[in-house]
Amino acid sequence: MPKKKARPVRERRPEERPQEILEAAIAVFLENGFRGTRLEDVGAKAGVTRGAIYHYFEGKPDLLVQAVRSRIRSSFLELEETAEQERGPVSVRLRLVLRRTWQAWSQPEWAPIVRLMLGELQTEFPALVETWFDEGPRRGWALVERILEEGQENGEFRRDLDTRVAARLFLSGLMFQLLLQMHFGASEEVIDPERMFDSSLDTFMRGIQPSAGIDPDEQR
Amino acid sequence: MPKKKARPVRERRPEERPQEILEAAIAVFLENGFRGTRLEDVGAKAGVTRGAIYHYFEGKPDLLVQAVRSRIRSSFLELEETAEQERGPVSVRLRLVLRRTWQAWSQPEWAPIVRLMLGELQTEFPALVETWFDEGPRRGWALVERILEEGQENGEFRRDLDTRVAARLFLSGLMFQLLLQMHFGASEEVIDPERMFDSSLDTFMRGIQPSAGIDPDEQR
Amino acid sequence: MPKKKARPVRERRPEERPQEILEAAIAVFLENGFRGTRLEDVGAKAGVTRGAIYHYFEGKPDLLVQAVRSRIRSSFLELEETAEQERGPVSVRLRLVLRRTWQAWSQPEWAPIVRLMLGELQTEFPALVETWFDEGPRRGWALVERILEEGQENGEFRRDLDTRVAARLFLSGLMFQLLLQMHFGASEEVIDPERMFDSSLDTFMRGIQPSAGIDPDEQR
Amino acid sequence: MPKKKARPVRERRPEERPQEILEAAIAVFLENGFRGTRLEDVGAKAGVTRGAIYHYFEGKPDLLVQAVRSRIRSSFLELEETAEQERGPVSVRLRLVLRRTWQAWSQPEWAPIVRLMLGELQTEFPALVETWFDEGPRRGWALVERILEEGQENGEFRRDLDTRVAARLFLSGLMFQLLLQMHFGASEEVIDPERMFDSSLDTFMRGIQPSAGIDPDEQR
DNA sequence: TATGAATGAGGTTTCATTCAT
DNA sequence: GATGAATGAAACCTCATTCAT
Repeated sequence: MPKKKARPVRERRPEERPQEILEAAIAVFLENGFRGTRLEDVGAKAGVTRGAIYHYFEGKPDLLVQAVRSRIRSSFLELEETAEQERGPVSVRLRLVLRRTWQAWSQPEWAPIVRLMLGELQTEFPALVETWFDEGPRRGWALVERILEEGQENGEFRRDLDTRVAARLFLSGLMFQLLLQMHFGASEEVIDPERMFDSSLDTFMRGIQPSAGIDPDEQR
Repeated sequence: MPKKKARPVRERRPEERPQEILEAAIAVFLENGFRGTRLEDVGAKAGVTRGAIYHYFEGKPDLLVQAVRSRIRSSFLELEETAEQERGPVSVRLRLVLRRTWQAWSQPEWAPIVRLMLGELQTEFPALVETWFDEGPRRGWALVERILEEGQENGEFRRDLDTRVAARLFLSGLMFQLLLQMHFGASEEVIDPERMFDSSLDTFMRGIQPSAGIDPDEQR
Repeated sequence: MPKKKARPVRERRPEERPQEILEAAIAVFLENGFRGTRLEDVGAKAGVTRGAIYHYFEGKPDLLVQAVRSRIRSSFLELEETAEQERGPVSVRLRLVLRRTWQAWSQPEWAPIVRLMLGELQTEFPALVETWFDEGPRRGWALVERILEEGQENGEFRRDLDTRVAARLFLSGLMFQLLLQMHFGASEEVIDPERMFDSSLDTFMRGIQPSAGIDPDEQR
Repeated sequence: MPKKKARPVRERRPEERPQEILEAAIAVFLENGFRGTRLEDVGAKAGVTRGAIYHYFEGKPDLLVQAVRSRIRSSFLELEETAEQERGPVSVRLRLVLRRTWQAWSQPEWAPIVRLMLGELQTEFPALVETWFDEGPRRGWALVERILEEGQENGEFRRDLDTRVAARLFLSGLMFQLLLQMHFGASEEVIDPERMFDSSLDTFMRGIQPSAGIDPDEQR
């Protein structure tokens, strides 16, 4: 039997309602997944009842789409601009971009998002996931790829490097490690993020250097 | 007037049924996730009714656990033995192990499994996922890590390499790329797997080589 | 062509609903037992759908417990007070109490309740049945027993009477007769309740009188 | 998944099967009631599988009916004959009959039978219950009633006794007390059966005696 | 005769969605 | 705008019954 709850002494802010609901929604969706989320829970978290959600959203799917959309801000936009403007050695720009990316992905919200995207949403909302993917990972890869190409052109990186593959593989490695650490961190000794990034970057940079002494192109 | 129902041919095949149901179950679970799967569908795919499933399994969770368990075969066991016995340069063994791993992960079933594990099961069946993780990824990392250490000892790889990080990052990169290609392959030009692996391995091997001419330890 | 469904008039009556559902529930439970009752039927009787029941109750067991609880009013409380205050011969008080009890148990609802309690609920909800038993029969016995003891003390009833047994046996006789009459009344000539009570009481009163002339204690 | 059980090294006695199943059935029905009993359980108890039951019985209802029928032996038949033949004071015969009845009802199986009859079966198999009632309680009442009448005729019992009511009430009292003691015995100090019977009988006998000194008929 | 595999009806429960207030 | 009562469509699960072996 439902409890009569004392009316909360809470500020009513009708204008901010939709946003509050979206915040609550994304939080709950990230925690429980799409199917695992009950509108009831979203409402509770947002401080409203289920019914209220339907004032602002069409239904559960709509709520999800909007909630996710509100989070798809190309975090790379700013980064891309920074990278364009930065002068100096390409390798410096590369390091900068990679470090910033690593930091962004280290945010606590990030791993759950990836999980949600690659998990349930993949089959149920492919278009949404595609959008997220375009604005996020794909864009990151493209940015790094461009930088690598630049490095190739000015001789900082080896000519025979497959920039497309290299960019993707390295970023994927970082991404997936973060994902797994977040999931399985409890069951093994966590590697310090700094150590992981620095060490990985070191290996990567060595791997894309021109061959010592001899230009690889001339090797052919 | 058409017959209302074609009398279903009731077959008794107690030997095969459980396995058939398990096969059907894993297929449907991989496609729709745990919550998204209706026992009805599993039954339909296996050619039985819902009720029959309960003849062999306790319920939906049990079915899932058993279905997943039947797929957790440590594919690394054989690989570990191979790696132990193989003589010759460590780098050759490394390449062998990585290539085999890459091939295993390229199986069509693999990506959906990862998706399921990291998606819904993560929160609902953590123990199961943990088991899978121990038998799969974690084992792969450990194997590669050992090989890297061996290479360090005999001088094939640089001494200052953080083997733990290196093993994990490279394998994660491969893994995640496969995962993404499988999901988003349709929306972009797919990179040829061979090219991806070869190119990635090339960069990685370069990254772990001792510094040309100078012993890395002495550089510091 | 007739309308497929007459659009049900959806009424919101949160105040009355729970009680209505409880009423419907007890009626159906008494008729069909716990297992034999479908929530569907309870809903139908209360004029709501199954879902609505879950709005107010946890589930079938909860519904039962609440429904039964709402009926366990100690009808003896008032009777006990009356008995305490009444002055005059103990035998008068005894007759009063027994008659009132007989009347209470003659209510049409009473027999089905006993049936339900001693039937299914006994094994499935022992605590509930125990509560009912404590508030009903046990309390009745205790009251009568006290009165009998009083009568012994002032010499109205014989000293060697086993009050505990006497109280229980007589009340049980009345109770069971009512139960059986209600069940099997159709198949035999029903005994007029008045006649039954008066005659029974007469025999009982004679049975508890002191032996004529001689004090029973001294008879031994 | 069903366990393969080792074939029990049990004597196969096809001729006794039906009886074994009936024995098992009544035991389980008495414990769990009709709805609460699964054929599976009956089979297990009888040492056969569900399917086998259908070789001998039409279905669950039939099984119940047969099981109950096999238990409805008029235990009063013998008692009636004994009562007829017995010479001597009527009160002696009465005591004999009542004591025997009390003993029969004290058998552990008796209370569960009453519970089952008055519980679920009442509504689902009224005819069956009616039969049981005719062969049991009703017959007992009739027997005692006849004896009481005889006693009236020869002056042993008072003339104004309502024998019909008296017989029923006293037997009902005994019956219900046994039923309740069996159910609620755990939660209160049990009254010794001997004490209960003797004391009850004593009170009853006193209640049916002719009024001291004066013949009640002459009072009018 | 007996097994136990397989069916399918029926019941409980959950929850997105609607809608009277 | 907001509530939460009420609906109804699934989905899970149980188990009497059927029937191939």
